[in-house]
Amino acid sequence: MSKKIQKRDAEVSKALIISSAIELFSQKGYASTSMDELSKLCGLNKAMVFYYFKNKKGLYEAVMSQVLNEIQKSILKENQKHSKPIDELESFIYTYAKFACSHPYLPALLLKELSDSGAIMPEKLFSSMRELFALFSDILKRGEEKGCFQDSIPMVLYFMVIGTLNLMVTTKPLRDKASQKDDIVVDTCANCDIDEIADYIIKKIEQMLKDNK
Amino acid sequence: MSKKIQKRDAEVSKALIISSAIELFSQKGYASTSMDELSKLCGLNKAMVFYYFKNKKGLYEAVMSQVLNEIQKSILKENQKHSKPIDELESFIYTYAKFACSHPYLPALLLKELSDSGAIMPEKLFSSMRELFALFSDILKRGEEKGCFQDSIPMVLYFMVIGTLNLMVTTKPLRDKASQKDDIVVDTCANCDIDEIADYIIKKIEQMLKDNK
DNA sequence: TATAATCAACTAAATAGTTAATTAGTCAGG
DNA sequence: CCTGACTAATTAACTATTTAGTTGATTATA
Repeated sequence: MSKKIQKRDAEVSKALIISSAIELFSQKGYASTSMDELSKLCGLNKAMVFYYFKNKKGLYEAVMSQVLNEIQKSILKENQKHSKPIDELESFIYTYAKFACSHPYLPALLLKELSDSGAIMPEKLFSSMRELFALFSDILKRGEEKGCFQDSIPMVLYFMVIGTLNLMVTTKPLRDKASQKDDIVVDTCANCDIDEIADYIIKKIEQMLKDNK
Repeated sequence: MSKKIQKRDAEVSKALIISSAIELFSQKGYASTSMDELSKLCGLNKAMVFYYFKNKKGLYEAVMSQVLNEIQKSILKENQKHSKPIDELESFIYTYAKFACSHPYLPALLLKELSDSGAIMPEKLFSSMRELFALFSDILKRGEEKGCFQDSIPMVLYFMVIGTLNLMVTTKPLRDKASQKDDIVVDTCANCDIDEIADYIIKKIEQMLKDNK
């Protein structure tokens, strides 16, 4: 019953702005997103954006912080259900894959951010990213101590996992388009679903971590 | 001696514009690169850019086509020195790694392009990218036929290789910064050089392609 | 009635692209 | 070896549009 069909509500307005901003920033990037277009999309006056988020950069920070928090929470929650490093690793990869697929703005935003070395990266976002990597890194380290993983360079493996997943998501339209061409014949996995891909990555990462004798 | 200290030369001017454009596009992205800034950087009048490249998009196409051609030529040239799939695969990864490291604009431009699903991707660039992947894919296929590779999904493996290498290059400054922090302790490979990384990736990719029994 | 939320209308700067004039190089004919 | 005409390269100054951000008034609500 509460909240008689939303009239004036700061929280609702803020959320509206953020969700529209997620859409635009992830599709067009930071620079190509105009505050006029954003205000039209969310149906509020442009001044509201500056009223709540001070300026464009402030809005971007709010967007990134929300998006990173979402994925971090998802992964941490799933992680707590497991205790063996190998299960944790699988859970990490699988959860990230699922999330990235159902929230495709995440890979788009992350890759954009990483491709210009955090030119506009706010400190908070930087911390979140390090925390996420720290968890991954820790899983591998504990696995090595227990003897179930060998020869890991966490940073490289991390990029193998999230780099690949992010690219598989963001390039979906391109891969579809490529599969329809017949001048160069390649299998671009246009019909693979995310579960297959995640399973394959999990299998291969585990194979990499086995003793290579 | 020739060319008495370069005065009026279309080719020189075009090259000047392109190399400045590579710098700006790769650092700031397409949208954030202004033609005024570009003209200042290359020391030519802004109208020259439009005289030679018609418009901003035309310049971008010229830039991307040159960059993609460079890497393609490098890889093809090295590829021809080998005949066994395993050597070809190593050569592909190693050459890409070396090139990406010495021409860091390539990873930046590529990741930006892939992160928005080719929103501004010209047809020619799309072809080049498919050709490069086709070579990689073909190496794996021939390897499988000969029995030296097993269980490959070329698209995923391709992104594992170039995704990881591109990210290792573009995130260098971020990884350096992270390694100086001590609130969250992680090894970000801040001191790894590209050869180590390439060797590790080669080793791991080969391990993945071994029979998993 | 006080305050928080909303808006229309504005500003100043930056932007991609244009135009018309001006150079500099080339090359044929004297 | 000039000269002048032709062309290609270059320029300054301009336009029209878009941009982030502001302001001061106006609502709604508690």
